[in-house]
Parts: sequence; C-alpha cells; structure tokens
Amino acid sequence: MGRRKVEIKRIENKSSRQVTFSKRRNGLIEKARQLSILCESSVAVLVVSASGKLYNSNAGDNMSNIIDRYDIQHADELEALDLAEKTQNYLPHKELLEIVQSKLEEPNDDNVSVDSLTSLEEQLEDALSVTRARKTELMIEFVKNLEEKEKLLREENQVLASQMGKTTFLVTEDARGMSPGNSSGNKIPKTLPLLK
Amino acid sequence: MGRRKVEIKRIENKSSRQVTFSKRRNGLIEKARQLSILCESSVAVLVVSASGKLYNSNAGDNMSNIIDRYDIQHADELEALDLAEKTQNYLPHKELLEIVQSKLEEPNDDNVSVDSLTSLEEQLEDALSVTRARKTELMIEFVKNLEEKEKLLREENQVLASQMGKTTFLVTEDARGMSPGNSSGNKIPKTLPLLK
DNA sequence: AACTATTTATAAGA
DNA sequence: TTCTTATAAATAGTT
Repeated sequence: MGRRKVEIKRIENKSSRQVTFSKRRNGLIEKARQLSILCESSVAVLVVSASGKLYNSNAGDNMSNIIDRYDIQHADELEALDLAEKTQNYLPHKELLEIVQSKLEEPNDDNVSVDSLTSLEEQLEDALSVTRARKTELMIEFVKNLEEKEKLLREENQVLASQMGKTTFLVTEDARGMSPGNSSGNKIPKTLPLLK
Repeated sequence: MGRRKVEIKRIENKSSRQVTFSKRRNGLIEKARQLSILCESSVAVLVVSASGKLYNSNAGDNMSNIIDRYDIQHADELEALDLAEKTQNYLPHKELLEIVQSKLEEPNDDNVSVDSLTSLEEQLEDALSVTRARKTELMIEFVKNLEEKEKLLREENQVLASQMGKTTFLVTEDARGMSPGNSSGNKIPKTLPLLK
C-alpha cells in the first residue's frame, strides 16, 4: 500500500527504517483502537524498538488488566511451581495474626514471648517476600537477558574491531556525548542481582 | 476499506461484529508481525474479546520479555507513589521491635494488646515493603544502566559495521567501566528521598 | 510534515 | 465458513 510493493524483511536503510517504524507503529495502534471500539474488546499493543525504547497503547481497558489476564492464563506454565514451593514452608499470612493473638493470651514469660514474636516476625517477612519475589524474579530474569545481550554485543564488537586491525574499543561521537553526567552518577553494587 | 465506509463505533449486529472481530484481529496480528520484521523490533498484541477470551501474539521476542519491559518501566510510578503515601504514617522498622517487646511486658489486657499488635503488624508490613522497595529501586537503576550500555554498544557496532576502515574514535576507559561488576560505591538512587 | 500513486485490508456479497 | 470483489484505508516513495 504504497508506491511500491515491499518485501517483508528488514529495511536496510536506517532512516527509512525509522520512518517506516514510526508510520506503521502509529498505524498498528490506530488499528488496535478501532478493533476495540468496533468489537467492544480490549486491546494492548507493546512495541520495543531496536534501541530498546518502549511504545505502548491500550484500548477498552487498563494496560495492567490486559496484561494481568495474559499472566493469569499463563501462570501455570511459568513459575507457579516455584512459588508454590516457597509458600509451602510458611504459614498463610492470615494465620499469623491468630498466632500472635494466642501468644498474647499465654502466660507472660518475657524471653519466650519475645523470641517467638521475633520468629513470627521473620515468618511474616518471608510471607511478604513471596509476594515481592515474583517481581524480583521478573527483574532478575530481565537483567540476565540484558546482560546476555550485552555480552553478545561486546563479542560482536570485538570481532568487528579486530577485523579493522585494532584491539581497542571504539565508540561514536554521538554515543560519547549522550546523557551527560548520567553514566557516572548511578553506580550499582555488583551484589544487587543476588537480592531476593 | 471494504464495500462501504464504516464508522468507528460498536457494531450492533452480533454476527457481523464477530466476523469483523476475527478479520481485524488477524489483520492486527499480521501488521504486528510485519512491523517487527521490517523494523527489527519486538511487538506484542493482546486482545481480550467481550466474552473474556484472550488472543495474543508476539514477534521479535518472547511475550514475557516484552511484558517484563513494560512492567519494569512502570514499576517506578506505581510503587513509588504508593509507598511514599504509606511510609509517612509509620514508625521506622527498627522501633517496631522495641515496641513489640514493651507490649509484651505490659499487663496482659487481651483486647487492647491484640488491637495494638494488629496495628503493629500492619506497620511492620509496610516497613518491610519499604525495604523491598529500595531493592526494587536499585534494580530499576541497574536495569537503566544496562539498557544505556546496550544502546551504546549497539550504536558502536553499527558504526563499526558500516564504516569498516573509515575514521573511528578511540574511547576512554570509563565508557567500558560501566559494567555491573566493577562499580565501587553503594549509591542510593535518586528516587529514594521520596521514601521516608 | 504533506502529498499521492499504489498496494493492502476488509465489508458486503456469494 | 470460506472465497470473491469492490472499495476504503494505509503507506512507500517523493517533495
């Protein structure tokens, strides 16, 4: 639907690829909106550009609700097992309150009470961490993905650089000039991905 | 783009709405696939019919990876606001245990004790979520760093690939020094001050 | 950021 | 449902 027929394969020319990306992305989102209205449905579109920027739209419902529905229908495939394992070791959150109450009704032996309260607190902490764990796992997985991608890019870069008869890393002027002050100000400790 | 122009509003006739839903859903997914290939991007489409059935497609990457990127880019907003609100009303985590201990030393009046314990538990819960939020914030920063690095590497490779043998620019040590393993400080992300 | 020649998607009909 | 086809809509290349 243009002056010429185009094959569906990567557009090599960078600037026309960028133009097409913008046009078709808008087209896709408009189509999603129409579908939602015409057929009273909910539609979400997520587009991640090659440079990693996210574009998203939703129609007919909140993005979260739509994604939730996806998550729910795929919950079994992924980490339901993993989470079930963790939760088995702990009491349901609801029961913790009952136990706290019963502890208070016991004869008041300070040491024992404080100890068991501390233990309860730890269990509570763990129970809560199960909820948060899912998000953390998602992020850890995401980080691994990024690190893997980075590794591949570095290797590719090495090959390219050595093919040019150099062993040093190279970078464009653009790349060096971007986001002044950003790269030096946000150091993250290497232990972070281990946080649970 | 059919025999007649159609207004973008709910199609009243049920069966033609169903037919249109099917046709346009397929069209949308095909468009998504084309966009992904033409512009080397990742695209996810999620459609929930009025009856609640989910249709989804993804191109260029796993559905989970695409959704993860959405989640992470929105984790900031959702959680920071929520927590900033919560934390203002509560005591620091450290003080909670001391209060728990003192409660146990008080004369044992069941109703009052249980009520205040319940309140303490809620505060503890929120205090813990603040601790976890800090981790989340740190991880978000970490992810941003990796994404920045990825972007730099991509551009670098693109230049190398397209300009083999032409003028290049040597880069300084710090462009490579952003790797997660070699930073020194334990910088607190800039969003943290919001959290009491 | 517009334009327009063409291709593509699809609404209605078979 | 599936196919056909007239027409609307999207968009590739151009300005």
